[in-house]
Formats: sequence, C-alpha cells, structure tokens
Amino acid sequence: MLLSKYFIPTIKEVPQEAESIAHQLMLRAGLVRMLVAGVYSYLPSGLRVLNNIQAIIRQEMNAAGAQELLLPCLQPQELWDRSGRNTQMEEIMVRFTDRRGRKMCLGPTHEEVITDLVSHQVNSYKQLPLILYQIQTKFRDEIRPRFGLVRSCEFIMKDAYSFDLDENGMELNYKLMYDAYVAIFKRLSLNCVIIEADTGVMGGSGSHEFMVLAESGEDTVSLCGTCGYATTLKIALCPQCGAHMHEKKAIEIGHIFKLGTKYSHTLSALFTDEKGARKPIVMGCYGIGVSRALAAIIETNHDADGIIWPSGITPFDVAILPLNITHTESKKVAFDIYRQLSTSGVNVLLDDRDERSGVKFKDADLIGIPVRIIIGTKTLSQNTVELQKRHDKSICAIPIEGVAHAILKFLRE
RNA sequence: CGGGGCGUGGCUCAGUUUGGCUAGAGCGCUUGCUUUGGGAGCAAGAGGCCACAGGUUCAAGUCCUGUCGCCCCGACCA
Repeated sequence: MLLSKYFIPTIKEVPQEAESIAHQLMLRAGLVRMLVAGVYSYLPSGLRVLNNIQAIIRQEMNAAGAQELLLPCLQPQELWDRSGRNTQMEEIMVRFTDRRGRKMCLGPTHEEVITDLVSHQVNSYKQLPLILYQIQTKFRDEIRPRFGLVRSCEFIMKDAYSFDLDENGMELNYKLMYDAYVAIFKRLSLNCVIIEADTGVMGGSGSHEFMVLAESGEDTVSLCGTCGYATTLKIALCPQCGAHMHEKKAIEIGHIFKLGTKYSHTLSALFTDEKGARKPIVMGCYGIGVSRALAAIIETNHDADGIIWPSGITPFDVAILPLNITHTESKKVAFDIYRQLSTSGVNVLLDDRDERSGVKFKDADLIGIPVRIIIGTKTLSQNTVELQKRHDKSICAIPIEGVAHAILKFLRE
C-alpha cells in the first residue's frame, strides 16, 4: 500500500474528545472516527486490525471444534418476551415497530435467537454436543458510552454457545472454551487476569471473567501479589494465602457462563434421550468483546510516540520510509524493496509522500508497524538501508540486496 | 437519569470575568520558491451564521432562558 493514496488520516495533536490513551491513539493513528457518542466507523487500517483479531479468534474457536454461523441482528421482541428478558433488558435494547406494526429490536446479545434456532433443529441426543459461534455486531443503548471502543452502543462481539446432554458435558465444553480463551488472549498479546464472577443478567450456575489490567478500565480488580489470586470483590487479605491485596483498574475482555437450562427451559429447547425422555438442553455461552479487544491491545501496547502493534495484529508487517522521495535513487530502492516484499506476500506500507523525514518518522511511530526500513541518502551511498524495530527503536544497517531476506527472517521470528 | 466540564475555520486553542470598531493565533489545506535523518522557512491565498433557537441592549462570541452535542464521575456490561 502506498501511503500517499491510503485513507489513514493521522492527527498530530491530542483530540479533545478523547481522554483515555487507547482512544486518543486510535483517533490519532487514523483507525476509527466517531459518528455520534458510542458509535464508530472503522477506517481501512482499523478494519485491517479488526480482521486480524477476528482471524485469530476464528482459528482458535474452530480448533476447539466450534462451528461458525451468523445470526440476525434484527429480532422480534416476542422472542424476548418468551425468555422473560424483554423487560429485564428494557433500558438497553434498541427497539422500534416495523411497518406491519410488529415490535422489533436490534440484538444486544443472541441467547434467545440461538436457543430458538437450536430448539427447532435439535431433537435427539444424537445431535449433541454442539458448539456454535458467530462474530456479530451488537446494539446496546448504553446509559453512558465511554472510552471510545471500550463501551460503545454498536460493537462487535464473538459469542459462542454450547449445547449438551447434561451438566457433565457442559462442564467439558466450558473447560474447552476456557482453554480456547486463554489461547486467544495469549495470541492477542493480552495479559489476562481470570476471575470467578457473578452471572448477573445472563443467569446460570458459574462464570469466569477475563480481565486486562489497564488504566482506562471500568472495573476494579483486587489482586494478590503473592499467589496471583484475583477477584472483583473489595477485600484486604487474600483468601488463598493471606497476603495483602492491591486494587487495579481492568477492562473486561471476555466472559463465559454456565447457563444450564435457563434458556432451553423457557424457549423449549428439548431433546429426546436414549430412553425416550424429553429433557432441556444444557447450555453455556462465551463472549469476547472484539472491538473492545482492539482498544485493550492498544492500551497495553504503546509508548509516548504511538502504538506498538503485536506482530499478529498489525495492519502492515513492514513500513518503508524513503526519507527523500524526490531523490531518484532513494525512490527506486524503496519501490524495488516494496515490490520484492509484496510479491513474497508481505503486507507493506510505503511512505511515498513528499514529506520531510521528521513527518515520516512521527507518523510511522504513531501508526506503530513493528519494523521499518529507512532509506536515506547517506546510508544509500554505502549501499545499505536501515532496519528499525518499533518497540525499542533499535537500528541495524543492512546491504540493499539483503533486505528482503532480513525482513522475511524477522517476520518468521 | 443525577453531578461536573466543555462547544469559536479541518485540528488544538485565545478572546467570554468587566458587552464596543473589520473575530484572532498556531498547526493543517492550496500555489510558488527555498529546504530535506525527527512534525521546515519565506511569500501569496482559501476557509467562520462564534453549537442551535429565542430574549435583553444603541450594540452580543461575550449577558439571560431554553434546546442539542461531546467529555468526565455514578448504576449497566463484552
């Protein structure tokens, strides 16, 4: 991609509308723009990052045996009346009446829809167990949207649902999803604290929250520095080892629930067991805030100059900075390297703008691509270019012919 | 919804306290010349219903009333 043609409006100054670091950097690096409070557009590089996060989630969910589907976000309120949550979720649901006079809503979550679907399609114990998931836009008329993507009214969630014959089966799938979440967050470079949590409005018998420690978090976590125990309860001494607890702010990035038969009971999702008895399906549900994960990744991967993308998530693998694009030789070398890497399947962003070096360095720092190739007239006269890593700004000189090889080697590490 | 802050060219803000001539700065944008290893210099230009509506006044960005929008603190949640 040529930066001169890329829609990535970067901002030099801190936008007034943003308070949290991640929100500021998302706006400054040209990843997102606000339409109204709690509603955001993803610009091309923001969408690239979002797609990368989703790819990781899909890989791990598929590896755990979950099957992807896509449920409608347009839903009849009648379904919510049946589950009993139409009044419970009253404040938060976006509702309206369609032209036929039917009361509709935009899905704030999908337990009702998936349970309804499964209730019609699953009748026998032979069809279980089953794990289904989707990556979908959710709509919640939040009382107070804040911190950009951390709490927004329209956001992207990965939600999975497990369906089992009995409690034991559900426990197994719950463990499977728990482990998948650990794997996902590790690959997203998100260091999670896992907490046994309240089931709240979702209902059910058990639940775990995956929390990322971050300044702009909305939740407070009490952490034991000695044994690692964590809880959302405000307690002074660790119940496991007796050491002192300290409080930290955190972003809830994932939440998993043992639902049991709450929804299968109210929505009549029954199956016939091997003895011919009709029983409610035992369910679990598993959510990840995908767009929120994007915010959390930035929150935990940045420095004073901008974002530092983890390798699996970065919108581009490599940035090429010809410091003087009007210098014929610099331009030629830059485009040669660009073509070599691109044909090797590397995502490259070439800063071909006629800007001064300072502007290019500042933007590159802000955008946060993990490696950059700096092409300057001085090093070029020695037949070398420089390879600089974003995270520690370390630089090494590389002969021009060896650049593609060096980059491919770096990317493999 | 309750409490607090804010709203002035694309962005960051000054000016509002104490009303007064033609509404400002820096950055960005356009054109030209010079420059080219960490957000350049000079010159010329474009761009504003001072959030919106009503009111007070000889006179309103500035005072009053209402509305809308954004941010922060609380209940809610991925």
